[in-house]
Amino acid sequence: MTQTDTKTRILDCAEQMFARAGFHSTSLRKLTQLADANLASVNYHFGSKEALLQAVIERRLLPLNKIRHKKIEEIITQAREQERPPAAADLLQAFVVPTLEFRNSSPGAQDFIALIGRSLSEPDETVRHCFLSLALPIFQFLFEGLRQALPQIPAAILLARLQFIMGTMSHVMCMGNLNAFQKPDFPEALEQNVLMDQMLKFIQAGLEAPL
Amino acid sequence: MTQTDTKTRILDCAEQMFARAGFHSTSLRKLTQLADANLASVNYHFGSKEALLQAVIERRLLPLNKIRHKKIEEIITQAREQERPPAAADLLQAFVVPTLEFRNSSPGAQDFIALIGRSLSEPDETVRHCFLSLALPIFQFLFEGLRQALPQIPAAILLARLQFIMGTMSHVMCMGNLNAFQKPDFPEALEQNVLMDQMLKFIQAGLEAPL
DNA sequence: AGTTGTTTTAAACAGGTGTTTAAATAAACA
DNA sequence: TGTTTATTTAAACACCTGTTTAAAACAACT
Repeated sequence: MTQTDTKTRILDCAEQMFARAGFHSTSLRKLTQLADANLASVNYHFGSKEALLQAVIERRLLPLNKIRHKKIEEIITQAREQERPPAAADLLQAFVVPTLEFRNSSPGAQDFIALIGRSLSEPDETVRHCFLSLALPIFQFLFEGLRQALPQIPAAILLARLQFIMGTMSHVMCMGNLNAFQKPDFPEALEQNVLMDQMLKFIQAGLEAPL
Repeated sequence: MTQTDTKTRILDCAEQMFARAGFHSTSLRKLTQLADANLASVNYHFGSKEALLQAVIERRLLPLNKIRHKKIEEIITQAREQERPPAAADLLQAFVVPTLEFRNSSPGAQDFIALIGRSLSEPDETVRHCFLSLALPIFQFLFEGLRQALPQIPAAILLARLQFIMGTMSHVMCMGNLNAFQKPDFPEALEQNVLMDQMLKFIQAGLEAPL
């Protein structure tokens, strides 16, 4: 087989189009045309448009979540061995850095990160639920780690701060370095690495803000 | 006239449905049915569905932005009179607090805030551009104030931090106190006022994070 | 080569979309 | 009051949507 098979060709195009134009604004006709496949092939290979979205998200998110889980676990066990609570900054890095590395790993991954960045604030139940059901376990695991790291912060407040962090992250991830405020006299956008470094500093400071 | 006129009835329903289901997922047939108006009345009164969205956003955002502009201006002139730079925390409050007060002013306003909270990360050009064109001036004005407040922070980094803040805000504003992570053993969501207070502390700490 | 199972194809299906039209109604003003 | 403007209405327009069907093409294997 000289080229990629239909199923992954559809997955790749769906990832790109869902991320850039949105799930509902992407029609199966435009999608299959771009993927050089027949209209019916989506329903043949995936069952429905919604199931295609699920497949798009699962393909990348399951492996990514495994890495994030492992990294967080490492931080926690390492702290336990040294009989000290884990550092909040380390836990945040264990969650964020794999996401960024993954994002830079391929062009499709970048679209994917934008897609899940948007999923958190998606008005449509379909998309949001599809993403949340896969993302909840890792959020919970991170939260448990942060509880150990910052026991002086009440649980409800810590949870709120974790949500603020998710808001910042999802915003940065779907905007990328594409500056929304771009205006002639405005400073130029930061380089990708610097931007991510700044984001980490921002959310670390916010997480440990005085009560 | 015993009840509100058709035009504002359509605006009210559009605000609610655009916020809760999204712009593209809201059909004019469902919308006019809920508004107890004829299908053609949207095109008669507003010209098109897109122009209706514009009207929905303008109706609330123009007055809100006037208030925000005035509050920020007060902080700046007050600081100038005392021959000191404005405090970053004051500027942030001047921007955020009117938004929250406005949000609590009416049920429709709450939907509206969710709508513009989502607009920032909207995949569709139509919605995003419609919102951004109205919001950019106030963002710029706030940015100029923050430049005076925090001259030690390079402009590009300050701009990035302002974007992080917008990410946090827009996330909180479309989620409200509706906790996305809701799970049996998770702490209960904070009360609205407490949540907003925490958000302010979070973004203030992030804004002034060490370089 | 012939058969079996998988994949692709074009066409049709049933229903939804925003928008336009022209006639009917209501409101405003003389 | 009659006349003119503003609004409402039902119907049709042209097009797009996800999904299904049955026939065709391809693949693999005995």
